[in-house]
Amino acid sequence: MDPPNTAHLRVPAPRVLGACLACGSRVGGLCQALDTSVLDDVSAASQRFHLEARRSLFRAGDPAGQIFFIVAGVVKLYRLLADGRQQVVGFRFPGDMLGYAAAGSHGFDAETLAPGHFCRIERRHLDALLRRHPHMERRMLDLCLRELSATQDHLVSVGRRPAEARVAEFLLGLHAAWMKRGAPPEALPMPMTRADIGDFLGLTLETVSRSFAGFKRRRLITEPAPQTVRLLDMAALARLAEGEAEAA
Amino acid sequence: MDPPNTAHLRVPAPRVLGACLACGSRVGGLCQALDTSVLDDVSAASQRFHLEARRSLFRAGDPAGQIFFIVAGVVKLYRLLADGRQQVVGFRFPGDMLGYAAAGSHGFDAETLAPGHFCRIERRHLDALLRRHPHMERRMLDLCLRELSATQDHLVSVGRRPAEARVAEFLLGLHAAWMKRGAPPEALPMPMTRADIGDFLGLTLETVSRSFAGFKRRRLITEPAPQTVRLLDMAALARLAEGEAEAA
DNA sequence: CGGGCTTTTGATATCCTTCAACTGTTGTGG
DNA sequence: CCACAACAGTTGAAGGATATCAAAAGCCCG
Repeated sequence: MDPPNTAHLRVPAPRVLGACLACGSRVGGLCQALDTSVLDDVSAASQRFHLEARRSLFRAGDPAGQIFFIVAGVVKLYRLLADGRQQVVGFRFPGDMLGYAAAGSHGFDAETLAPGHFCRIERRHLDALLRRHPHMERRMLDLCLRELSATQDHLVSVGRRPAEARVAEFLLGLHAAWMKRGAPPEALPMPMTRADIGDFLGLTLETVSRSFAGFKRRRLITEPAPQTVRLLDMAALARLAEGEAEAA
Repeated sequence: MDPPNTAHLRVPAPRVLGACLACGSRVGGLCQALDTSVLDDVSAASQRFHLEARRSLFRAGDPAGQIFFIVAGVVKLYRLLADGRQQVVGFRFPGDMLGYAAAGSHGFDAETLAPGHFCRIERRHLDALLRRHPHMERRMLDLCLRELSATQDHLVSVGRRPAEARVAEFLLGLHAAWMKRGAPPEALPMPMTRADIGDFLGLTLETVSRSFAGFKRRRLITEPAPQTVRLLDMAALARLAEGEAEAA
């Protein structure tokens, strides 16, 4: 039932101090700075669950009463436009945290792309936790600042670069995301459809498909299995992403 | 020497408890939750200065040793691309804070658009302050989350909307920014050039110019003075921004 | 085997960019 | 005081990158 590569959709074993006992997640890097007493705190308040592909975790406008962590799986974050089209603001991977919003309600929809395991904690519990462990609040701020920077990067890509450069950048980003999580470089899980990628990059699915076709023809990538890519020439992709014309 | 509308580029008098003594700024809303002892802390560590238009506050890659607050003036935040083009990630207005970066260095360039007054504080002083007043760290997080949400909005605009919709959205955003600061709706300061706006919206300056021309012809806006706009039909602009065709 | 979904590929359309010329304004130095 | 350079803005014409429309092929699953 699961795609063949589910194993890589799972977060690797925590490397630093210990895991969230309830869900086994590194909790978006948050846990790395925590001692076991804090982890007990988290574990006590959190609960694990499973979800199929293409299920909603939460919707834009929903009261942001819960925070989610990805144990295994990939999630698409997107905003719906009036005409039904969508803009994907980001993809999230194992270990990532979702749904911590400033106002009382979520600013975007979150939907699973691959079946996976998730961990849920009440917002009020997390907030209480943050009050009890001030250095965690610091970590949250750092996390948010990094996310802001990533979104700005994305904005540059969408705003100023030609189609192939955007697709190349997406592939390099996917690679980086999986490398950080210890997935094998020769088969990166890519559970998103061409339409998802197009909605992420501000392109149509046809343009994305043509870019992939071009990359495959030029031996920059292959798709060894469904929902799987391998980057054959990262240097060339990087040059493309920067907007340079190709040498060869 | 200053443009005629400098007064509106200044932050209104603080409404809540008191101002940063050194710079008179509300410090991006941060001060609103602070008692006077904290304000003294801020004031002691900060210093004020003046800058002409088109001067750099800091550059991408610079060590982020200082945080800035805008007392009066408008600032453009942008990333430079390899080919010299730029993507503006945002504009900042009186009362806003700039330059609080996650990593050690700034992620973008900051440049004044209008001459103005600014306030500078050492990063280490602000961090010390945050440690001493934990509820301020909370405020910083909220600020960052809001900025993230705004950047995602912007991404939707740049990624999925036609040119006129983006320009309309920019104008409405400008209006909202100034309303929050008590500027007169009949003459919104707009110190950015068509090129700046284009770099913000992912358009060329010509396309921006044509959109403005179209809006003026249709009596949606006027430019009563240089670097000044007035929105005549916000409802129509809002409809345009949403991507609907016009009724009339 | 058939239905639905994703992907691919082709032909055409269109929005926006690019290139170019011209205007208006501002500041400056003769 | 005016000529002139520099810059912001406007407008037009042409071309191109990407969207749109369309059809067919591949794939999964019932």
